[in-house]
Amino acid sequence: MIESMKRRIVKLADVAKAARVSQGTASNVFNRPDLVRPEVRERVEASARRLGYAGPDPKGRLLRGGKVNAIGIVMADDTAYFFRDPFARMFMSGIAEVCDERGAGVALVSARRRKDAAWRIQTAVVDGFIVHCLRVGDRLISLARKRQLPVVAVDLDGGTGMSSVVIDDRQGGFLAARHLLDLGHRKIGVLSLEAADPPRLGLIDAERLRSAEYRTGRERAAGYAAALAAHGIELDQLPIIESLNERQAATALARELLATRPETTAILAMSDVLALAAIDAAREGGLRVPQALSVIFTPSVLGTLLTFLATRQIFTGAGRVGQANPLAFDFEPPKAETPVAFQLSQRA
Amino acid sequence: MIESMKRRIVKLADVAKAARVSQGTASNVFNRPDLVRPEVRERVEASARRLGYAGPDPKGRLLRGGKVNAIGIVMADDTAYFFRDPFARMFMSGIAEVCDERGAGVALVSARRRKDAAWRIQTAVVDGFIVHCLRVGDRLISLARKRQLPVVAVDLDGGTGMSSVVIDDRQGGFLAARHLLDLGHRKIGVLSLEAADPPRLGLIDAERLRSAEYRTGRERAAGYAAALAAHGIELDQLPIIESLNERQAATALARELLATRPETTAILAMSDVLALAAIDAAREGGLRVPQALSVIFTPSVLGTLLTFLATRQIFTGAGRVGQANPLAFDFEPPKAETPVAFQLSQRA
DNA sequence: GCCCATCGTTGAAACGTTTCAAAAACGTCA
DNA sequence: TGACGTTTTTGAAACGTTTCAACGATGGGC
Repeated sequence: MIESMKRRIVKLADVAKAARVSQGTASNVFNRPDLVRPEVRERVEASARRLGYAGPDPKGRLLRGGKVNAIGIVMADDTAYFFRDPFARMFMSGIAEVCDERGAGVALVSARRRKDAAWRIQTAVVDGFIVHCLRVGDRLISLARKRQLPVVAVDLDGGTGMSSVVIDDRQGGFLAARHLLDLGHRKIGVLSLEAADPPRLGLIDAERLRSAEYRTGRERAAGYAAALAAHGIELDQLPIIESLNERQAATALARELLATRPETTAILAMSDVLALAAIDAAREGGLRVPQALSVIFTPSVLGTLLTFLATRQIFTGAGRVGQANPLAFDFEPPKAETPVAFQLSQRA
Repeated sequence: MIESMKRRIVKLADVAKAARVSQGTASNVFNRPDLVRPEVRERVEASARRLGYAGPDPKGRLLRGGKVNAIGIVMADDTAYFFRDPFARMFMSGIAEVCDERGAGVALVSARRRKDAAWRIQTAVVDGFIVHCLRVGDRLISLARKRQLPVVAVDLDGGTGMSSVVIDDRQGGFLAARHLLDLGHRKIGVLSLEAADPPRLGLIDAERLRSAEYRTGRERAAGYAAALAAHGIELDQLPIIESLNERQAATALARELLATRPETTAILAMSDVLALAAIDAAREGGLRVPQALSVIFTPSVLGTLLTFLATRQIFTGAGRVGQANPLAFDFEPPKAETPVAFQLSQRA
């Protein structure tokens, strides 16, 4: 009682000494109680209580080689976004469920401001990262990879050596096209996203899509082509319109398509925005959807997909995506499969 | 190149040695770059790059004495609950906002299953806890306190030496009563929660409430009394009904009150459930709310309060609390203050 | 009484960083 | 040149745990 003036934090070693036991034994009392003789165990526990020991400090345990038992979810937004945004919430619910199952914790990592985003990712105490990234994905991902922990990218193909969860564009395209074909459509127009860096707006030939710079375009083209082939049609026979993923611009282009090709009975759109534009254009031209014109799209981004699925808006009626896009689909529900598909790609 | 067969993880010491620099200097390169001469800094950085150094490992930094820079939020539910439940989401948004501001991270700690709840709390790598607890609060809180980290309890008074955020029952009661009095009401009935362990259902005298075993009752009584005093009325003059916090039972008691005291023009309820019961009883008896009878309540639990505030249901119209309680308030909005109040109590 | 297996316990070595007093290097001025 | 004030760099000591090979005790079988 003579010795310490300032109250030091009591550690395992103190407890061990007080109980006249080696540190190893003391450790066992807390981690593998059955390995230590009951009598000794109680002595140690008593000492711990008496000294006010807080239990093994995770910091120490951690360093020694343990796992944190938590994974970090990185999003390019403020932390409240995790709880506000419908997509984020769905996304997190799914993650949370699996984490609970496996006994892992969840740490929210906001990468809002680019500057301290780096610091946050570098110092997050986690066993691995899930990075959701549309906006500044590349940067966040490379940051996370530097940590040399497992990283999974969502909605962004991280390149070789990375695991990522992305929409399977080819399969999505295939299913969407097949759905239309099964409904009997043959005069189908394609509303495509930009194929390469200087976009070429308006009618393009299939070749540009097949050799597109952007993966989405290429893959979709392949999917469409596969479905068409089964009906003896070639992608080259369809009118393909390249457009920006923007409502106004796309509407104008869709309008043009419908005017030029009045025989068109269906539109294959590469995004929700494009589909909406097609519907706008149709309505303007007096075409009822879906009676006179069918419109279908495959989301190219997980967020869109999840939001649609969860709100069941995709095939059932009017609704809203996020806050922004008023929808007014009138599709009948597809028979068997929903024309979208995931692809979980794990790369060595 | 001759030495290592298995690829060891490169650490700061390795980088330091490779750059022919002391470990301290190497550390500075990463943490206080401006303290080290540019030439040396670059040499170290080059070595780091060459060796594939992942940057200072938080585990080490942490042990040395750092903060984790994250606080853990403990809830007695599964992790997905954080994203599903409306109250939890609001609650978390608020926390997230402040954490962002202060540069702290957020770790979700689910304490669903009592067994591994302990383990989760004991091993969570955080600087402190916010424990939300209605169900098994005491247990979780004591668990968290054992860690000897800062702990804040929400919705449960943790006793001396603990910080907690709870509804300020006295102020709430005061404001609610004053609101009714300001509207001109004088014949007011009180619908009280249980006052003590063997509840005594039905009419009780004010004294039982004043000396109630449960804090909520005592405090509310004090608040009511203070507001009444300003109008020269004593709490003893009002009929006070003690009830379980349960819709059916409370409705019966409220019905009785209205029958016995037909002159009553307003009800002071101690919870949302009691208020709903009062409204049920009034409707049954043909009294319109609020024309013939005003009903007001102060939530005794933060969750209720936040939910009401956020959904703006409290004073504006029909709606739902959680999934369970259909509401049909017709109150006019109060003039200046919302008749509820928080109390952040920080105890030494 | 001796050998072996078993069970408990010990001691010391990691784990990877930061910090800080002290030493070294450098420049300036008399 | 030497003394003195700055800037850089060093070396070693924490930080608190877990792990693991080795050691001592205990008891059973022969």
